[in-house]
Amino acid sequence: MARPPPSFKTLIHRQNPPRTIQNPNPQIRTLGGGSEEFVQTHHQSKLEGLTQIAKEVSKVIRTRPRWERTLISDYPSVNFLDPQFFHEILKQQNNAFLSLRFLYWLSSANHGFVPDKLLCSVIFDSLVEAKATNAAKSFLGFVDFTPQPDSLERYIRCLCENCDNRSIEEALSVFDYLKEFGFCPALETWNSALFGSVQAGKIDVVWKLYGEMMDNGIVGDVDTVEYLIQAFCIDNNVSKGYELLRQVLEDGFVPSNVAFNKLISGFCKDGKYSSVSALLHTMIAKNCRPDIYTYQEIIHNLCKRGVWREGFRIFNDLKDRGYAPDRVMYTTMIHCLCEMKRIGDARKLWFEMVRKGILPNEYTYNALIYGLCKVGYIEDAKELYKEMCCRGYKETTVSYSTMISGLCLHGRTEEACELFQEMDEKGIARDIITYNSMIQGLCKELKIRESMNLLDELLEKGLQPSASTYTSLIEKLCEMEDLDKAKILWRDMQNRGIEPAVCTYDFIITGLSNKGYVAEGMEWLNAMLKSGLRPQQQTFERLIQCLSRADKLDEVILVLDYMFNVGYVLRKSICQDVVDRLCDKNSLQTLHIETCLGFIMQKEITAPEVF
DNA sequence: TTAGGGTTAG
Repeated sequence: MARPPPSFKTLIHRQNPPRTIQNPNPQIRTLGGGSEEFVQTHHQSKLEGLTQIAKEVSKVIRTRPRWERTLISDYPSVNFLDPQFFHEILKQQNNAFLSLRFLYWLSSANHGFVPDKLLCSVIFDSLVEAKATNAAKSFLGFVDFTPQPDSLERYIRCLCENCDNRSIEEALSVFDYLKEFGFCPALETWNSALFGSVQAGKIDVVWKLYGEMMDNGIVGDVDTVEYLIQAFCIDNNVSKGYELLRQVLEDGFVPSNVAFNKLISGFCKDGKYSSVSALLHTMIAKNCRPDIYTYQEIIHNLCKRGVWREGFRIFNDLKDRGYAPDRVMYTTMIHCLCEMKRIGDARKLWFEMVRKGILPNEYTYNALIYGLCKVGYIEDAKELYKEMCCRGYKETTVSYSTMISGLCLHGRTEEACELFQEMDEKGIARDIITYNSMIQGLCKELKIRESMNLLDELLEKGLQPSASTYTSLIEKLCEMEDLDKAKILWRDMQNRGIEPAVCTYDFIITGLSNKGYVAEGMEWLNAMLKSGLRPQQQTFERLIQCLSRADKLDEVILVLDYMFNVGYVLRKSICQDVVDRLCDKNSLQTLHIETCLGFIMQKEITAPEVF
């Protein structure tokens, strides 16, 4: 994997060096030449005639839907295969798509037109200018033509603006093609490739590209720095990004708010609020006023970490200071209040937003629907869902999953099942969250077979299960003492490389204990502790109870020891149970019992009060 | 209206 560059000391120069690497590929260098010569060999009068007909034909192509069927019979005297005529059409049309359609028609088997390189070049450039990258790509596949490096650079930049993975892949492959032929793209193109890679989350590619930039003697600018800072943040290396920021600030360059906001967001995620504060001060000192995006990052992250009061305080404070929260900001705050079950406050914000003329969108609707479901106002949630649909917002995987999980949470599993079916009928994709919510709901009602069917179904569909997919299934199987099936699921999870939720161990240990398989329970407990996981107190207690009932006193002492080491204290009821059990034994074991009791008493005194 | 931000389980 490519590593981030070790130093940025010489990253920015005011003036970029000239592009010294020349294209050694004669094929690329000669493309597109000869147009002047071409034009000069024809008479002016012929040109005027062609122009007139091209005007008419262009109009036909523009306005008549099925012009392909009649064009030749309508203009029997026109030689459509004359390249010069096509050039005239291009001039008249000034529409890349129509020209391309005309070219495809002319080139089809019946007509057999072969466009010259100049024509290809004009069409390709106009497609790129119209940002029609898909058409440009299909055009390249259709003709035997390689655009000039400058055209390819524009194509790369256009592809990188698209921000989707396929475009970025294509851009990078064209980029590699240029480099292969020794052509060194301009800084603007390097930057757009960096931008595209950042957008696509391809951080390896960012470092690779940056390494190549340095190798080629290309010196970045403030945009380059911005993309590198973003790359560091995505790589969870926020402090390295901050270091880079400080370096360029020292050199007198100030990146845009985007870079600052990414760093702030990264520090918020890490809970490093002193760095957030320092960054806010730096922004103000550098005349970059923290904007709505800056505060939205802060509020969003505070709420995610459960510090909703502080988030709400900042939100209200911003309004007092004259910031106008927008729809996203309102949605973030409403969602956060919903998460905290502050449904009254969330509703107030909703109406405040509407009063200000900001219309809720699908995100806002889903956030409040989620909140209403969470507190059990299912009817209100349904009502709002209807309103959302009436307003023209489409039902989505998220909207359905929100309702399904809300219904399941409040025991209305049948209604959830109906919605689950409806999704299929309406062609709305179910994702792993939809399945997990439904599986949880069904498990709660002990409908294990239905849940297992859903697990099979999601696997068949090629969805990647998560730990939650298995958690409730294993929990219920253990509760129902079907330990064999629970263990099969456990192994299945492990084979798929899914890290089980910690509580899954607890369920299995408790299940084994309840079934009297205490030795195996001990094995699982040991495995759990060895992995540094913390069992729940009830897990220890249940195992201790079952061990003591099975007269396994040594193991009781061992588990008690583990439990105290983890930091739990022995509750009275369990203590009583164990002591009763010990005192029940015959006199031969008196000495041993005394030792045990002594051990318990001693630990009881020294164990920490609260954990 | 430069970019950059928001919704579903556990």
